[in-house]
Amino acid sequence: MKEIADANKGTPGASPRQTWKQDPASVKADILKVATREIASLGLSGSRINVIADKCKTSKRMIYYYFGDKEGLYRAVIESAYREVRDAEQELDLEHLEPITALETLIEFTFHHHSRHPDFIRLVMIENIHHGEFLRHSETIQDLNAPAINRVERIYLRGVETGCFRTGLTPLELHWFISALSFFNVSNSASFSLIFGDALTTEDSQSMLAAHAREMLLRFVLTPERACEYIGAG
Amino acid sequence: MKEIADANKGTPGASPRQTWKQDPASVKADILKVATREIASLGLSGSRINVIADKCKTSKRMIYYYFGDKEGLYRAVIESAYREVRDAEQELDLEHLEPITALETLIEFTFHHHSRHPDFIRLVMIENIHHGEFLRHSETIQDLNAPAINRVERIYLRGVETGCFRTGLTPLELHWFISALSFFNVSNSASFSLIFGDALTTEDSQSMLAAHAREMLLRFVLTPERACEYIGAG
Amino acid sequence: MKEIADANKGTPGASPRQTWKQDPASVKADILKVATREIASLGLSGSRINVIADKCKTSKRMIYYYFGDKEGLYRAVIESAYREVRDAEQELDLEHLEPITALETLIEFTFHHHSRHPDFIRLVMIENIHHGEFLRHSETIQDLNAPAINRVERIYLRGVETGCFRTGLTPLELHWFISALSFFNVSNSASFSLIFGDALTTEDSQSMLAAHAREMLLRFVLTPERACEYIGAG
Amino acid sequence: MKEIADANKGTPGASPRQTWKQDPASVKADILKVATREIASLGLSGSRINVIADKCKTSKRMIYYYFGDKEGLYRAVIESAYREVRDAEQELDLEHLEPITALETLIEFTFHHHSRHPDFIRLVMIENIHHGEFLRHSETIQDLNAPAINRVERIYLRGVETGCFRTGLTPLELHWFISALSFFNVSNSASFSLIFGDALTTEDSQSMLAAHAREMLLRFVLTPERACEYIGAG
DNA sequence: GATGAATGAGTGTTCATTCAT
DNA sequence: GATGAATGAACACTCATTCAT
Repeated sequence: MKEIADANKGTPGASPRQTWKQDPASVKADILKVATREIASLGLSGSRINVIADKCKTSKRMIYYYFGDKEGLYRAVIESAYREVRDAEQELDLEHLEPITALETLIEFTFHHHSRHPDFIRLVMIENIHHGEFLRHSETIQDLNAPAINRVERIYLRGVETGCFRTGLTPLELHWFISALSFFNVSNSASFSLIFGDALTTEDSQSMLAAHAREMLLRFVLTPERACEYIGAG
Repeated sequence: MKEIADANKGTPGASPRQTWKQDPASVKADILKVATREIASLGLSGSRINVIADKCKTSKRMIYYYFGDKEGLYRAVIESAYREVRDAEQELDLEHLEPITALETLIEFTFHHHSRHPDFIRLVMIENIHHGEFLRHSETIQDLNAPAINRVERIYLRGVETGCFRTGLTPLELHWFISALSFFNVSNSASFSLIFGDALTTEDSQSMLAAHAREMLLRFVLTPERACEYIGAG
Repeated sequence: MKEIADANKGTPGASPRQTWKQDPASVKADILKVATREIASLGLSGSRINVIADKCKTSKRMIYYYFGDKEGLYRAVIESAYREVRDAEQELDLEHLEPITALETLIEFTFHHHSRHPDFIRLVMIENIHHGEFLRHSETIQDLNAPAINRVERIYLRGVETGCFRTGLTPLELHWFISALSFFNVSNSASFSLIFGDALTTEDSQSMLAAHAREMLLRFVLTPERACEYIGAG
Repeated sequence: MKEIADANKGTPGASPRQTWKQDPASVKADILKVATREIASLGLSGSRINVIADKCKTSKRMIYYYFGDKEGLYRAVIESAYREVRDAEQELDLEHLEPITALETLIEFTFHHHSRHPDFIRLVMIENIHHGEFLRHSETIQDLNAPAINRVERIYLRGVETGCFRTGLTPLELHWFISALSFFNVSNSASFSLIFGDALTTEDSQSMLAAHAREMLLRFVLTPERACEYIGAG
């Protein structure tokens, strides 16, 4: 059975190596970038160290030099992917918005943010396929993701205080719902399209899905009074 | 880096082959069952033809005889998985229920049905990791899944007719939402738990997630009037 | 630093493979023979699977097919070497000789037998370099070598009974002395010659060493009376 | 197959290098000491330059700086090992002892000295595994070891002169016998124990072996008259 | 004198697959 | 229909060694 990659003969020394030195940090960063793309695209056992090296115009040996082994490279890839995505999320300033608007903004942002980062989604899928065994050994991953929950928590608590959000929900659950609706849209795009057609992949449909997800979550999280108001207004 | 699979040392003649003949159909079914488990657990490139043969107490040659190659085996596995899951869904008789109850029932059922079939979820994830390239070549997969949409459609149309469901939604979108909330719960269980803890994996939490997903979707799909009613009642 | 072997490019498929089939047993036996020579000559990490395959006119893959891995091959090599050497020793029929002659014969035989099987000696050295870690996992190695002790034991007991051998010695110790004097002659031949010259490697010197070893052991094992007699006669 | 050495993952900058300078001579001596231990324990191709550098808390580059290459390091190791062992032997003052006692003392000493320096024994084994190719290129090794023969020679000649030792033997042969009985005890300890049990490794047994080796050599080297006397007295 | 970065050439090993019977 | 033997092509990984500074 043929793997997905084709042109990966990995003929050593065949690539026109650059003679001027690069600074090590950029070499390492380059490997990480290419590896992210390769692993996200082909999976962990589908991606080839050879191919990654060739595409970096470096040698296999350097990958082992910087990352120890394939597993180390993968671990670096997934940690950097989480970091990058969470960093980008940090830029959202929701504190000055009123709770309802803040939550709406967060949902819309998460939906589109996920769809703009399919590689990250795929890496998370791959990690789940591997039963999370690599994430399990990362010591920074919880800290890295804590802000995601905190963000939801601050909005939710403010919403409860101001009487617009119902009580009894947890930030974790809210994050779960937001993630589910945003993640599935990317993770299952291929199978969903193949089975049920492309109707939901158009730009308009995607906007609609985002809007509906937002509306759905709002209708759910608002107090009965505010929900009815919101539904009437919406 | 060590793959998860192990027992494939090429020691010839080591497996205790049975001497009495088995009927071919059962051999084939057995291969399919074992392959499903192996591929779902280890992924496509992670699973080993060798291991599958050994666990079936048959020879590699038989797998090639019945399925052509690994890709053929995988295709058979994923089709059979879809078939099995959709068949089980068929048993749900929602026609005699009023639309709201029918939709609630469908959501609850889907949520729990997915969580009872993690192997199926994993196979769909694997297929999406592979960009759906194998599903693409299946001729029966659309037909196999059409009933899933039809079921939603019938409920939705009845609900619109009786005036309890808002207009403007498509069965496809509703199916998408139901799937998203049910699929993510299984597919991302490993990474979510590792990052955010186990709070949502307890039996109670799972029931709550199912109930909230149901409530959320209902609040979304009902007409404003019925929604307010539902919210007040809920 | 260059390993000892030179011409081991191991270009796969370059060797003119024979088209007519060989029976598997002979292929396996051939691998074993070549591997014995290679490992005895170059050590365990010095020998190359590639080279062994090429010299057998078979493929690396077949070695793994029959022996699992390099360690398995080495284990097979060392067990077969012990077996072969001990088998050859079995042919010695010492039972009908009187104890003194029997012991003399055994010593002379062992000395020359070891020097005719330098590969075996080297394999034992290699195994000792590896702290005996592979022998440790062999289940047959004790049984294989038990006859060596038994042979000494029978001679010694008969000698004690007939009053020509002193009491208080153990067959194990006698075997140890015989082995030491025979083994060192081969194992340390290279370093001894390089440091102290070739004086002891000539055929005459070797015969003398054997004779002296025989005499030394006899003088040691005989009762005082018989020893004095023997010394006078010798 | 896993080599014994492990900690040589190319993780750069991982070793906690000391910042204060060391004097070159001590660095070189340290490398030599560590390399001796590593090579004696793991063999020439089993030991890793990397590991040696790490255990010295220096860099690989320093090893190349001081010793040229791995072969140079090995040559230094084996020469230093011979030197150390022979130096220790020098402390034995046998000249003032009468020949018989002197020979007995030498034998006992050699037996125990060898067993106290297993690393040296192993290095000699390793060198013999390599057919003595490195010793061959050492220019000092003969000079280094000449005293060992001279020592035996002086004893033997004095013994012949005083009429207690038989004529017709060579110092080289005597050295050979003493070495054989002392060397084998260490070199083949692992395999011998595994095959025949631990009976000869206890402290008592070792003393007995030494005593018997001494007795055996004496019975051999004495003139018939003195031998019978010795045997009766012993 | 000393160091981090870099490297070519291998090394054992594994995989899905096919052949001959 | 069924089996043990055989296989090519690649795979992750490692080693001693050298370069540029």
